[in-house]
Amino acid sequence: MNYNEAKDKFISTWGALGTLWGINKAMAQIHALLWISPEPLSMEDIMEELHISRGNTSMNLRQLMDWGIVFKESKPGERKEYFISEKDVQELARQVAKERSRREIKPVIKVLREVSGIENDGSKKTEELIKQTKSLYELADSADTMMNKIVNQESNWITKTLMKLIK
Amino acid sequence: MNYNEAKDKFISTWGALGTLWGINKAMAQIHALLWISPEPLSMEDIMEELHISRGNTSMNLRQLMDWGIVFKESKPGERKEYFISEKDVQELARQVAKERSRREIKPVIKVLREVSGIENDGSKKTEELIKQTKSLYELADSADTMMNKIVNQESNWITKTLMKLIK
DNA sequence: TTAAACTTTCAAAAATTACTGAAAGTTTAA
DNA sequence: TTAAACTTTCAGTAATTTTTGAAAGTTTAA
Repeated sequence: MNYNEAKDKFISTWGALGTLWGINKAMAQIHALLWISPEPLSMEDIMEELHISRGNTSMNLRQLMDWGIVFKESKPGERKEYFISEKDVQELARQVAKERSRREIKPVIKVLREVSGIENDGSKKTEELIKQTKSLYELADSADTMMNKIVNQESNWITKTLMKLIK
Repeated sequence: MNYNEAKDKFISTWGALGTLWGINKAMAQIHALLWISPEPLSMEDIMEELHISRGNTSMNLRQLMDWGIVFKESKPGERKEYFISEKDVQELARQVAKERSRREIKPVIKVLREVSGIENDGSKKTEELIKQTKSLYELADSADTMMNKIVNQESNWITKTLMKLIK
């Protein structure tokens, strides 16, 4: 496997994984491209490499910046804007954990708390609803708390912790 | 919030969360419905409750069974088949972790190993590709190893471990 | 100011994914 | 066997999501 084959394989695999986890393909592929690029890339560079339109590129770069894993960089004396990705894998994981928690997990936890907190009228179905949503609430809440730990610790906490668990 | 409001809120929230994480809405909603149902439900029951077609119900029940989180149950003397969900939240988490690892993470890890293992020709871009895919490989591999630990431990290991980490 | 160089927005089109419903398939009781 | 009761499959349709491309917007240098 030569450089180009490896690059294409990485980009398309990352895109496919993104899709499976609810992240759109172009966004994941732009991230993959920037992740392995030693130099900042312009919008043109990205459009050309991935064969996607200007609009698509612009929108997905915005999203990646909203997620806090891609940044703008302007080269002195140049009008054009360049983009670089967060390069530290730990920081990437922190950032993704932080955003998914904030956008997706926290709102669900809120609903689970509300739902599991309804008045128990003693009927079988109400009891089951309360019991089952409560157990989900407890799992989601501890998982989320762990995610926040990750987010707020120093950058290599994840690896250290995973290592501890694995041993 | 009364029982019906709570039930509907839980089902639609669970469906929306599924969508965000790459799981189709009907599948997530069927799971939610069975999760809080004290009795096994027939296909008719599910169709009626969620307003979805027979075909859709059948296909998504099959997927839930493939994931190992929903089971068939036949009542003695009845022709109809009934469905129940795994009720233990720990077992649910184990099963989901196991399946996502097997279907999605393991194949990606394989690609990351291949890609990061290409010959280093000394060029800047090749060095960056190798460095960055290797760091992703290491993260994914320890995360996956942890997932397997979860899968292979006794059922309440997750909570215990999360608790340990949180303190 | 102006205009060139660039980015963003968004309505329309394309692509993908999910859903339906009827036909085919299966199982079971008699 | 047969036929009723049920489930699965799948081609066609619908809904959703993604992508395009051109117009509008912004920034900067002169």
